[in-house]
Amino acid sequence: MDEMDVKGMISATQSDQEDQMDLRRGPWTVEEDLLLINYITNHGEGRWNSLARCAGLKRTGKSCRLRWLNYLRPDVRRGNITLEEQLLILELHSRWGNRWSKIAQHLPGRTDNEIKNYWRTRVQKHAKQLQCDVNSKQFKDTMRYLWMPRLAERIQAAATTSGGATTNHHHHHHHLNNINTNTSTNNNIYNPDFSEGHILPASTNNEFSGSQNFTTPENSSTAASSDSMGTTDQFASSVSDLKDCYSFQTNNNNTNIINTQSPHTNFAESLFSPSSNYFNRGFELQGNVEQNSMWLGGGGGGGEDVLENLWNVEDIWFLQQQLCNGV
DNA sequence: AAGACAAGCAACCGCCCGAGG
DNA sequence: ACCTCGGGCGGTTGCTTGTCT
Repeated sequence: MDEMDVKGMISATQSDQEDQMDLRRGPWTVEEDLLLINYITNHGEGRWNSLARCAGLKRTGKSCRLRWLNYLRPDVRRGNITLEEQLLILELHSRWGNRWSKIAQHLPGRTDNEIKNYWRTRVQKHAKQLQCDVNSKQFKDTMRYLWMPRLAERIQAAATTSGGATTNHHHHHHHLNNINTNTSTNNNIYNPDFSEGHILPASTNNEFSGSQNFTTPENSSTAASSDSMGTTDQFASSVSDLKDCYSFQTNNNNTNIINTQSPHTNFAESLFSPSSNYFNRGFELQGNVEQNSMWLGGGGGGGEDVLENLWNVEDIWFLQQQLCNGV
């Protein structure tokens, strides 16, 4: 049986069922929501197909499950994705790629659907502005070495000004407000945990000694693997250019601070730990900032929310100041 | 004021996997 | 071994809302 046959059988079965059962589709009504909530409150979740029937809902089990998990569940968090959550999403996506449910496990109350939507709308928008593929090497590098440090800086700034609180307006169910604000040491080693890559930057005595040489969309190779950086080889390839100018070195000892944690350990703490500090790493770039500005500003735009858009004039100015001051 | 366009997001779709019969 | 079913996942669609002209 080939794939077409299977597809045909599936769609026919589904449509038959929906015709027979006169199943509803599309947006949920308040009445449907109440039916679902009441039923689950009294009987619990699971066995969604029979649940849908017993609850008197003319919906597929899948539809009920989705509605419950993504919207009606009492512990679901809604509203703006906080800076901390954005940073986590970027970090986790660099590790796992489009494993939305896995990423969502580290953002309590957030659904995979919401994170996926965030990625597709916000992150991919930036890639579009930069006229490069979201999976391209330079976009990933830019995320890691510019966007994420900037996010971390903003988080820390907010934490500092508010006495350790975060920018989140909602009640935190998780532990993201436990942020290490130590920015004074020179011994911080930026330790981006690229999946199994175990890539560490050069040690402190030679770090970032080369000329800053961000690749541009124009001179980039076709490096963009559509996969996330899941293997050492893939990552090694993806950092090859940066390696030349930043003296990257691979860590062959399998030393991996983040990976040694349990899946449910607070990931944010790792991001701000002394040994993996985005804030201290982010603006240690040296060299020709004009190149950087050109390509950061390439997307044009402007006038957008500062918190939402890395690639605005203010940020570039800030970056330039950091570089001029030799930070 | 209104139409066009873009962005955001809820919901759906197809596929896959594992459990149980 | 095979089939069915429940459930989960990532990708996609299309509606709603906001912004621009």
